[in-house]
Amino acid sequence: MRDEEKPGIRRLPLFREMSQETFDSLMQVSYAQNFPPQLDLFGQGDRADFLHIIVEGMVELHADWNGHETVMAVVQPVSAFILAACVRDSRYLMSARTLERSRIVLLPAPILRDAMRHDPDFAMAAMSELAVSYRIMVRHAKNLKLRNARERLAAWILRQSALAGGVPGFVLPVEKRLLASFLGITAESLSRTIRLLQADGVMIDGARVTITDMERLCRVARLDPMLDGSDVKEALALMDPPRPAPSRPTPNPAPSAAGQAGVRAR
Amino acid sequence: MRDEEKPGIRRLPLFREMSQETFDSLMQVSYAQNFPPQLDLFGQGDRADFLHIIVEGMVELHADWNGHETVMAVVQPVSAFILAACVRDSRYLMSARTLERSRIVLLPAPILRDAMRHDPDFAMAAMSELAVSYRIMVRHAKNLKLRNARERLAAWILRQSALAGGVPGFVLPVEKRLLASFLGITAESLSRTIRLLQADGVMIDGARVTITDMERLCRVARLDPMLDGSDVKEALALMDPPRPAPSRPTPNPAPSAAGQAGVRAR
DNA sequence: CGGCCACTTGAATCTAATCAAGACGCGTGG
DNA sequence: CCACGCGTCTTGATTAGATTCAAGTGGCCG
Repeated sequence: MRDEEKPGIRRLPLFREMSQETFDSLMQVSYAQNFPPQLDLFGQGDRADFLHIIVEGMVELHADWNGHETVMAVVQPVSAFILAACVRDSRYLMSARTLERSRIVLLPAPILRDAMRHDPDFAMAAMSELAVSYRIMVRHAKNLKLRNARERLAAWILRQSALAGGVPGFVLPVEKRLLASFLGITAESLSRTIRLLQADGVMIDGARVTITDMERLCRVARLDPMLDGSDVKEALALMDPPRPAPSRPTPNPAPSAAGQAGVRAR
Repeated sequence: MRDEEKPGIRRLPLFREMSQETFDSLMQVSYAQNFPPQLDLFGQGDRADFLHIIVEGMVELHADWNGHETVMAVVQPVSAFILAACVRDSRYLMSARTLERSRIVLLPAPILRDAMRHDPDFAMAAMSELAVSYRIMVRHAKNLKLRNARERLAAWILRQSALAGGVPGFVLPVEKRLLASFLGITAESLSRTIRLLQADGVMIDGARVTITDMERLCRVARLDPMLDGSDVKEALALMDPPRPAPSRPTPNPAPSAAGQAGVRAR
């Protein structure tokens, strides 16, 4: 693997706190590989042989059952994924597929586990990382169970906007069918839901999304720090006062998080 | 707290591998408390001040949004819960309520984190625990997105049966409305879904569940190790040959796991 | 230019939610 | 001991939300 991609990896919370020694030894035994788009990296049920670190491109994590598949996450550089399966020396619960040409660093799982046993700081970092992953998945499940499709889409748009730095406009980072699957609906439903949302302060033309009425959209999404992450609310709060909302919104790709399912009245 | 409840805690994977010294010091600063049924232990959004360990009783973890609530998990003795929030020194993403009179050991989060920093084995155990929790939540989300209500209920029943030791009969460990919420449907829907399932090899009378045709029920649930856990399939496999299925099934309470949501054809 | 694929739209269908009412069980208090 | 009241559970009728199936559009690439 190239030396110039190591600093990016080193900067990840997972690798930031460990000793330089351990880090170097891990990089020594890792190797990077380039993959073409639409390639299956691994399938759910495979033994977790490698921790994956994406340094370029984009990867989809999806789950399959009974001939159906659903997108669970989209991962973008630089980040590690499928850590839990490696830690548990178990099988992947999700399958991975490249969405673009991607460059991925592969770190053998046994060596990873060994490093954790020998470097307490690394173990702590992995623990923290897994806690974050767990909480992301809890939020995903909450989103699915508590919000309907329209609310999930609204929340997702607001989150994207926040991740893009609080701009009211951005371009979809992924295909709509993929977004639909992530949100837990069909592509057709997403199409219709988008139309519905036009009445609620957002304009979508092709892959271009523009929030025209933030307040209205927020009223639909009902953002909640315990569901959407506190960062979203904060970024959005920052965005109203200082940004007079440029008439021509700037493009801004980014990945990430919403879903739908059953509720229970109080 | 009582001395006789310490061994049970010590036996948990989270506490099993740590030094006796650390364990003792943790128990020293922890205290047990008894709570009546239906009591709110904490609410989502509260600061995570304590790791909770349930020693007796039963606790429900639920999420709230916009006046609705949904059950995310039911925890039974002996197990620790809400570890991720403590590790991250963050806020609870879920609220907790006792379902029965419960006895709970409270371990101050700062001390927990400190112990992890000083005892690498403990950090490793926590990491492993969080990896497991993460994977449980991934399965919950997959279940919600890939299966419909009928399939989720069928899978849940099979899992309960497996947890109960592979018996074809057991009694519901929780109220139906709670189960419904966990499965991501309304109480009314669960009632109807139960009726539907009677045609698929399961008889439900009040809280008594009896599987009359395992094979048929499995065909509905389409069990999959990457969705239901490998233990379920194994327990069920063990159950067919050696157990001629007693004509009068034995009661057998137990907790746990299924859900519903969107799909995407392959 | 042709074909493929993502996306959209429409119509019909289905699953599950909602609203409303009644049955049943359980515990409390008269 | 029984009656009452509450909450769970069930059932029915209706509605709402989302899927399915089918067809058509448009963009991109060979």
